[in-house]
Amino acid sequence: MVSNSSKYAIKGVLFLALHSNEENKIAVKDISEPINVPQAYIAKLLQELSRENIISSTRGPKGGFYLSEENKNQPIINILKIIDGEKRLTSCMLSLEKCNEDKPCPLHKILSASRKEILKNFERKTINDLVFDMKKGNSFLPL
Amino acid sequence: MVSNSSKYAIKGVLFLALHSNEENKIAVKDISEPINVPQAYIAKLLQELSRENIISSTRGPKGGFYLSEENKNQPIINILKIIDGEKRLTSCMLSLEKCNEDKPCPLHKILSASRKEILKNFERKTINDLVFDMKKGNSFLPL
DNA sequence: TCTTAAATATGATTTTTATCATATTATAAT
DNA sequence: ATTATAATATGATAAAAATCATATTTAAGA
Repeated sequence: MVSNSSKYAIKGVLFLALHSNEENKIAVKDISEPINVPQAYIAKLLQELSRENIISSTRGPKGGFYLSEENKNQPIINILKIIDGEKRLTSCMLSLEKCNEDKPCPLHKILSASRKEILKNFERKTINDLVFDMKKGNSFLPL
Repeated sequence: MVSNSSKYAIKGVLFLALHSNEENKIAVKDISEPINVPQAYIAKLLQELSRENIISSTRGPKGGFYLSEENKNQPIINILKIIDGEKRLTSCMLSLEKCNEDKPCPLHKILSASRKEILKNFERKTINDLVFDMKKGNSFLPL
């Protein structure tokens, strides 16, 4: 449902959301360790997100990755859409092409309500929402 | 969350649940096509399930795989546990080792209710439950 | 304008997952 | 007993995902 890469990407973005801004960019080498993701790997993911304007970056000295206010007000799902693609999130639990509301597979009914709920949350929760949670001490980003 | 292999396994088991019983076993070669899974692949999966007594089998002429009544009364989760292992189903959405109810990761709260719901359904819905659904025409197993 | 520090682009390697192939073993029917 | 047909065990290959490496480009600061 959510790939490793997406998980890493979310960790990276949340780290940036907490510690960066327009005036305080962060280089890859300073991100990978605290979020416990190999440097070259998170680099690739952040580059991809940057290319798609999910996050911001500038190169050269004093450069790095950061999140603009606009970036922070995006829903989490934007990250997943870029890294995993739309399909992965919404496809049938049995991967049946023909499965849909009208002709549901046997697992569809059991799972669709919960899956919709998850989707809805990814769609409406913004990066900022999660940051608030963490700042209030309601959630944590260890390792 | 659920691997391809598990999806295939579920399809195979549901097919057996619909079309087999003690007196009417089904050979791998007659399963793979209707469920649209490569023969050698579904063979391996069914062998694994059989070894763990999730499904039944006998070899030799007139042999094949089938589901005993006992087999049919198992919850779906038994299949997932064997093929994917317990961890895959329950591990944190960000794969943080340290994430738990007391110290939840930022996604934990958003998702845990839905994930618990999914788990619960896998735990209580039996193979027979799904078969009933299909027989009543409420769900379908195409491809 | 030169140097340095950063992202970017690209592609190679490794690991995991998915897929395929086959020799062996068991069992029913002749 | 012999034969044919099925699962079983085992391992090989292929594809995809994860990970690593590096040459190129951009921008800041001296």
